[in-house]
Amino acid sequence: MMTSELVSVNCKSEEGIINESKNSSEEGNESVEYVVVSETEESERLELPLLPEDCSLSLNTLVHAFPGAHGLKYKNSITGASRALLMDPQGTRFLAPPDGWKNKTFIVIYPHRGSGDQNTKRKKMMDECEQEGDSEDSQGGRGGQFTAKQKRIEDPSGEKACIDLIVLGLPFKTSAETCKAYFENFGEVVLFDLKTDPSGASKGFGFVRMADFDAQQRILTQQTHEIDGRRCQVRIPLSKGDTGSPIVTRIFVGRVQEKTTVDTLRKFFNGEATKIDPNAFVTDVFIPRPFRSFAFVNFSSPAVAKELMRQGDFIIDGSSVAVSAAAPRESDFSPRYGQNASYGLPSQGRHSRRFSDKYGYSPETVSFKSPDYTSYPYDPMVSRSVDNWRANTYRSSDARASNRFSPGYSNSPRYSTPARSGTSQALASGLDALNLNKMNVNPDMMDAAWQAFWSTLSNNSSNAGTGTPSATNSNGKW
DNA sequence: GTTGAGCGTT
Repeated sequence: MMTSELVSVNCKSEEGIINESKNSSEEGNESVEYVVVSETEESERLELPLLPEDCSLSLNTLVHAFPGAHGLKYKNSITGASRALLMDPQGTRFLAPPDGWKNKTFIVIYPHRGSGDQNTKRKKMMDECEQEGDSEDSQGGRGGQFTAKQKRIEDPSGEKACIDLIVLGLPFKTSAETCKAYFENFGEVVLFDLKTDPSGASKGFGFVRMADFDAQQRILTQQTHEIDGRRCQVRIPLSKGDTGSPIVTRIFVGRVQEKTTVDTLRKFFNGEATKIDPNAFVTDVFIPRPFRSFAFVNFSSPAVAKELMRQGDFIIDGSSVAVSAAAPRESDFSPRYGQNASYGLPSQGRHSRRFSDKYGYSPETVSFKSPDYTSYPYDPMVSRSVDNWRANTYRSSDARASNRFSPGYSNSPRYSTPARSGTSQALASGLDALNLNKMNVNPDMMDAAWQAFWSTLSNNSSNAGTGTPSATNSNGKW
């Protein structure tokens, strides 16, 4: 409250900002103010609008104008050095410099490169592509092309390894090279694989793989990308195969009080997230209704989610909540995980033991392969409300729901289900019988259903004989 | 040559 007043005072005191109301004298209230931003000292200067509410600059606005932009700097006329701009704790807005936005040209900061010229870099990359000639069609033998680079992304922990991201909605005429050039704005591109039909025509989607994990995350958290004039989406693939990500950005919060609001949770976990990683923030909070004493919180960073799960317990609204892994979805019922699968039951109610306590190993050793856990592309400036986010998830809930209830990846011979007494199969078919997987429901309601289901099991200690993986793992102790 | 939700001949 204090803060916004302060900011708004600062804002009003700005005088040198380019202000549209200068021409039309008295519409002052609704006027949009601009800052001058440029990619380099020499390149074209662009005026970007500030947010009317606090005269900060939205990262989204910047990124829209300069894809891949990471920060902003300006010359300090006294020291001659460049100064970086401060961002808000959520990392979504640039705050005004101490002496205001006026009379400055802000230079875009790109990650992992100096003040190198983007256009030069891009041109160089394009040239390389053309020179490659025979590999221009990325379908063709790209055997050893990027071996060195690919080595670099190998990460034994699996936590920060880059994965192929699917790029949807590409213009049909756009080439793989153009796509690749676009993603070069975010960092080093390991591969771009444009999917084509047998005639060679683009199918309008492709896969991009970055060398740098942070670049990947930046791409994912940017909801919309514009490539060749068309709006495209980049997501974690839902496809089969072992390109899946162990990235988990979601936590389960048990023992939530009924009075605790989404806003409270968001604020609290934003605070916790910032302690762990100053750039991290809450992307989504979901409290299933009717009230069931638990919630889900999504973070921009898997490391934060992981650390919070490790910490386990927090005090919110005066009582203790239990943070643990969100319940398993789809692939955790996959037979390929066998006996070592982690059927992480969320802490809840009187079963609120820490994950590691319950299972005798720490979450660090647990690797979910579950695209649904990852943060969906979202717009921090727009997708504030649960409704908006929910609308996003509805869009593809059919596919997600059906994936969730397909324990065996039945489409893929690789994952053909062994003939063991798969409770997962039973679960799936049971739910299938209820037609739950045909319902067009919010995946998080499905989560809630799963949570309820598993906690039913957990409340009934005599379930051990059913051959459930959970019983196997916990020796019947819940 | 058209189209516009989806998920990959590695």
